[in-house]
Amino acid sequence: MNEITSLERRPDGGPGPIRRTALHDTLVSHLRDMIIEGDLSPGTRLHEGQLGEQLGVSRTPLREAIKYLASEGLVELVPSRGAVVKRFSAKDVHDMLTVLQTLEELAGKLACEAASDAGIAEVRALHDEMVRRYKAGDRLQYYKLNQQIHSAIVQLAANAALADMHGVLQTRLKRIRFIGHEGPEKWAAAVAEHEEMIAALEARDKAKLSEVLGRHLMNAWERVRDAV
Amino acid sequence: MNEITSLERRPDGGPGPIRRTALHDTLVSHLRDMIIEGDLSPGTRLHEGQLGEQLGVSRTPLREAIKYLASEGLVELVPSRGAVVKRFSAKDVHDMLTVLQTLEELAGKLACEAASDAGIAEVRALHDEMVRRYKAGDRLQYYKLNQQIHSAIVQLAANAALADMHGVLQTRLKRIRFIGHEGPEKWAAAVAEHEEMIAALEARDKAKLSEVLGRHLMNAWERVRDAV
DNA sequence: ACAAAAAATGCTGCATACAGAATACAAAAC
DNA sequence: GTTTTGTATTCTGTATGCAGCATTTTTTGT
Repeated sequence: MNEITSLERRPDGGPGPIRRTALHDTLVSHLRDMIIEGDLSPGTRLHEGQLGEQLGVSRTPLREAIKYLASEGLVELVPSRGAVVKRFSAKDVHDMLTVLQTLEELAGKLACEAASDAGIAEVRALHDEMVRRYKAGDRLQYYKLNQQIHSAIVQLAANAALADMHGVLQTRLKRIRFIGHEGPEKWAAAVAEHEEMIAALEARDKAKLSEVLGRHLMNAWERVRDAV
Repeated sequence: MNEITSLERRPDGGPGPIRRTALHDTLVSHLRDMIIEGDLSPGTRLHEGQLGEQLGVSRTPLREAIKYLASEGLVELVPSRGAVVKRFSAKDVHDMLTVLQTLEELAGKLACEAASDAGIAEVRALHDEMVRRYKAGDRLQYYKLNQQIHSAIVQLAANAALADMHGVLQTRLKRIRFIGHEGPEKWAAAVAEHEEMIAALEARDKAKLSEVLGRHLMNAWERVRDAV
């Protein structure tokens, strides 16, 4: 099952305009997932002919999707030689985490100012669910909820540009963090940090939330530095 | 003269491989400039047929360039209805400046740590040249050098991800800042801030440089807030 | 047998062609 | 006069074809 169809996702059957997704759009998501999940590993060349045939799509929308991903920084365009999946060095990852840290600190500050109580409650709900997954040892769901929480806090900051930049970096790092399988004690520490985060958010304690978010990401680096 | 050729820019005539730029790449730069300089104003639809004919290019590379710019956030893709130049609200601009401020503060810190003396000297040279243009009343060159200085400081930070994010936001804002024609006294204040920046950089005073860069951008907002 | 040149293959880059959707316009009905 | 419906045109979305560059294989000369 590797065929692509633009009708794949049907939104809720309720009224309102039905989504008409274009093929190149669908391809962007699909290729992004393939890169993140390692189906396309760093350094892999994206053969237009072969890849297109594999996905059941012609070269035109495929090329458009690749250009989009190039601007996102997931692939690299080599003139006259096509596109390859970008490879990140340890320094690259460290650089990204440094920026991400700064952005999340900002997000924490803004979120404390701008978030609605309902919004904070939603983050709390995500957190509780994540803790449940943690206790159940469900690593995949834990990671996904983890990402969602960070994204949710950024959303609470109500700053579109911040959300954009954060999203780009988070996407680039997903491939890496997926690999970061820390041991049980580090994992427990990460969960504890999350608990602190939520508490600070609920107290709307800017300084504290900022500090915890920053510390959390520096620790993330400690956890993955060898894996890169 | 609106024709596009991929041979338009010939790098320094010295030996070495001659640049073979792809048409879609050239188009990205060209369209970006057109948007920044207002040839394509916000809300304008990018008609593929018309625009392609005007530039002497077929639709295929044009579409690829548009997808790239969409990922950069300069244009918006409306399914089945093409692309339009993105329109920024006052809040959007404020949001971008907020993030840009945070990024430049970070850049200042990192630059003080990582920059070489030669690198700092280059920024000083740019600054002196900018002051010269200021005194000559050459607004356009002043603006260009201004941007270059900010970019140069970010470069000194030696953080690729930071440079990426900063570049995206700076590009998005270029269109706005181009409009921001402040009065003589504000202009003088901006130049004075720049002088402070360079001094702090030469002293490698992290805290000071960060502070000035942050203040500088907040003032930039004061200068353009009415123009948006 | 080895190296250099030449041919051949495969892939990218661009243009064009075709199908389907959206919009604009016009005619008809209320 | 206003609204609605059918039709025509225009533009987007996708596929395909062709030319040029890169790379690999073969051939030729020493």
